[in-house]
Amino acid sequence: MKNQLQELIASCVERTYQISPLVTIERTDDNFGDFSTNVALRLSGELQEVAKTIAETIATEFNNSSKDFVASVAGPGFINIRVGDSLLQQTVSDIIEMKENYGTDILHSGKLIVVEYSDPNPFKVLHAGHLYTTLVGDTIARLLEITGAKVKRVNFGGDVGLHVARAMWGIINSLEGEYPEKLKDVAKADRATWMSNCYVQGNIAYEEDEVKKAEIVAINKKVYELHDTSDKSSDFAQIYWTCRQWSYDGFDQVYQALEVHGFDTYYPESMTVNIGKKIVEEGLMKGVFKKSEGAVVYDGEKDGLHTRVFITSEGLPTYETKDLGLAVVKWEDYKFDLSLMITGNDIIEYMKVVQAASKHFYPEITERTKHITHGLIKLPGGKKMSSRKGNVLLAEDILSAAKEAYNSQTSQVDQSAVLAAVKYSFLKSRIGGDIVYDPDESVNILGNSGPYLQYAHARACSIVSKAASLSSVDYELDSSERLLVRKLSMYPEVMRLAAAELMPHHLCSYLYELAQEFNSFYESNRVLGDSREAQRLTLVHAYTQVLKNGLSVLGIQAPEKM
RNA sequence: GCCCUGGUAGCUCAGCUGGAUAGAGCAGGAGACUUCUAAGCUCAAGGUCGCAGGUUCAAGUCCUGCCCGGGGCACCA
Repeated sequence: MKNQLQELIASCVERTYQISPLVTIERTDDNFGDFSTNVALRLSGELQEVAKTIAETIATEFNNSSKDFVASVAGPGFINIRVGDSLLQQTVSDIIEMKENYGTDILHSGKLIVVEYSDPNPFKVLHAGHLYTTLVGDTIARLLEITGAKVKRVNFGGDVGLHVARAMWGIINSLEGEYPEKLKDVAKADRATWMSNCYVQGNIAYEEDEVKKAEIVAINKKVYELHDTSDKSSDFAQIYWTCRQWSYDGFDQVYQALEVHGFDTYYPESMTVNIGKKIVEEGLMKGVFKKSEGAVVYDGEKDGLHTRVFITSEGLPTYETKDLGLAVVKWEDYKFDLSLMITGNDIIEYMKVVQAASKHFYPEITERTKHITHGLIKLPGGKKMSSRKGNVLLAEDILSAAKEAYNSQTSQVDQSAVLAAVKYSFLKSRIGGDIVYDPDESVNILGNSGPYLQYAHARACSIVSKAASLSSVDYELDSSERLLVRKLSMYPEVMRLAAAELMPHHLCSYLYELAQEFNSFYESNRVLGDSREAQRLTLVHAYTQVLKNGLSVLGIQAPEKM
């Protein structure tokens, strides 16, 4: 509708003034109309004419040529446009039938997009940051899909490297030697906790004991060798592969519990490391990389970036090199139109260096790659949330805090509402900056929360379920009906905006406003038994569909009863 | 020191490519209701948009400088 209007106005301007300026259409306050445009104000300088006069000329021309819209002039020269009721109703029925394609023509139609997110490291637990990335990535992937893209979800994790060595040290220490058969003694349910405890042990050993540190460094090399020689049978290898698998299984369990979409591909670093190394070695000869203090580095300073190490003086590749290899692997697997990586904002500068280096070898891949970042999760008032695993905030800490808060506020146990609370509170803020997660606020049914939206959906469903039948009747809209329809008609615009900017919070804001609009309607208008029942039922039905649809993009269930 | 981020109501946040009176929720205040889910609704109160300049018919939004918070600056990921 917005696009249609834009073209109409543009053609009016062209007819009257023989110029084709950029026409922008905005949603406007209901007191003014449904849409407004400031073309007249912008043209006033160029045309040497008072803006208001221009606005009136355009508005008159517009009204003569359009039946579905009515334009009027206000203020210094705004043109306000009101949409005719029948068109408005048509829009809503289009949304219900999913005819409106959310602007796929200009967005992602036919594109193959690879989205990388979550990225937990095997041998370690998921912390709060992983939870955040997972939920953001899950939603962005769905936004892309709904605007026409074919999406591949990929997950990248470090199954080699110092953190693995620390964990392996702890594991072997707990097993009192390289005895893979002893792993049977660890109960299935305890695996994640056990491994994370081993990691903590290894961590302490590395920090506090020089001898143990040396052992861990040796293990680090051993893990790389194990991959290079495809060792699956040695005692050390058996322990490694078994525990690595335990990690992946554990992650899958968390994803299932979170009700997020599964991943198409799981890229372990061991798969990308040699490819990355090859590139770096080649680059060293070409002069893209250089030797410095025994290490191979990329000098980013000439591009205003940092200098970073790609291969250490020990000869081991760093994360930089693995990421370089990952880009190639993704490309070979998918030949994508666009590749998104969603991570925390602490690696912005790091990623710029990797991208700068990558550009020397694969400019076409680099151009299609985009790094999206989010901030950290903080707790309100700087207070510490107790964690069993030390000072890091874990994903499970967040979930259990939400569960507890929900339970104490409602004295109910409702996993769907708890998930809704967590997801919505993470997604409602613009991604990029840090967010403050307050478990009490997230489950607060009284406010701008996931459970509020679920409830808003359920009570509308209750009306529909009590109705004898649904039949579409077009009366003229009364004022409160019109407000609801007007809000509903914005759905495609919001979806398009959120998908174009890759910003889920736009959708959150909209759904909340929509629910408020409905609740307000609900309070002052009877549906069942009213003389306008048929008309209103259609609207309520449309509302439940839009809300349910929007929530599903956010990964939130819309139960019909609560 | 350099680079990236952010600074909007007591708290947590929106504010789309500059537009008409800066919007929500929470907390605190007031109210309506014999009715389809009150986990709701209505009203009032709450703001030098970090500070100072500049550009513009118009600046929370763009430019410059400064102040404050967070992050990053080579062998960690």
